[in-house]
Amino acid sequence: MHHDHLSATFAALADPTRRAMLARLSQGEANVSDLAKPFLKEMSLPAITKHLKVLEKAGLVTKTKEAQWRPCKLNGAPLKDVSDWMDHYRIFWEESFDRLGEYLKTVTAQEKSKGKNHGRKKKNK
Amino acid sequence: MHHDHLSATFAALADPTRRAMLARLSQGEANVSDLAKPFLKEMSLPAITKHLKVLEKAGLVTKTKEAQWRPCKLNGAPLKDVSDWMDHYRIFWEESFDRLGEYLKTVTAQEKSKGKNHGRKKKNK
DNA sequence: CCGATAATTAACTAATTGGTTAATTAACCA
DNA sequence: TGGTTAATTAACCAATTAGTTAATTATCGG
Repeated sequence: MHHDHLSATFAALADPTRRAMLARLSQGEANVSDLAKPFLKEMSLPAITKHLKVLEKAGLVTKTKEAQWRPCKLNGAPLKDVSDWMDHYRIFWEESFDRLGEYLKTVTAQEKSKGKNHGRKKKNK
Repeated sequence: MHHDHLSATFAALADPTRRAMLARLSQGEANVSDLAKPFLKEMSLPAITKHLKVLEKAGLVTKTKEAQWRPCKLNGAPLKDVSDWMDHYRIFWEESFDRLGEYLKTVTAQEKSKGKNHGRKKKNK
């Protein structure tokens, strides 16, 4: 399976059911059956248990024990890692395309000055 | 497979090889073999082609055509959607836990006033 | 045209994912 | 004790993923 935490987190988020469960948990604690309720027309309870397990393994949800219930709560910590990863790419959608072009020109210039010349960007047209 | 764009994006990001390819592309355009180079000890070129296809389908990479080369460039647009999704959860890692506790108390209060009482948070101990 | 380079496609495989139904565990309550 | 509720586990299945090797396509350059 995934070996790094970030991959596990992204994978956990790559499912609309799981994201909806997180959305529900962002409103406060909920039991497994509470989390399942909106989906029981589309899928079974064990399916929800499995989704929940994915979220738990990614560290996004913490499940505790109260009698026969399992109150779940959202843990945002792994999302901090995602956010930090995203920060490196923010310039690729936030900045104006002009400034992005400038930025790219400077880094590719550095690249060339390090002597790397494969890829052969000659643009002979 | 995935039906929504956000899931496809998260899934594309849930692999360290693909994230490394994006990191490389954040430095500027690169051909397929440029992107492959760091990984050719661990995997074959067709494997890279496949990873690239996942990134393309998620809209994160745009591949063009220049002679026998395929210059690829990073497209950050889908990451904007990820960032917007993340914004709803920022409070769960950014704020102090005290204020998070406050926030949670208010939303669960709203929840209760809407008459929802399943989950039975009685805390009889 | 030929040979080399760049990349993709085809065909196959093993492991993982996302779901199912049926059975099981565990706690409460009357 | 027995019934009910909450949730998990087991066993299974189909589809997807992530990789492989071998063959193919396409373009350049002499």
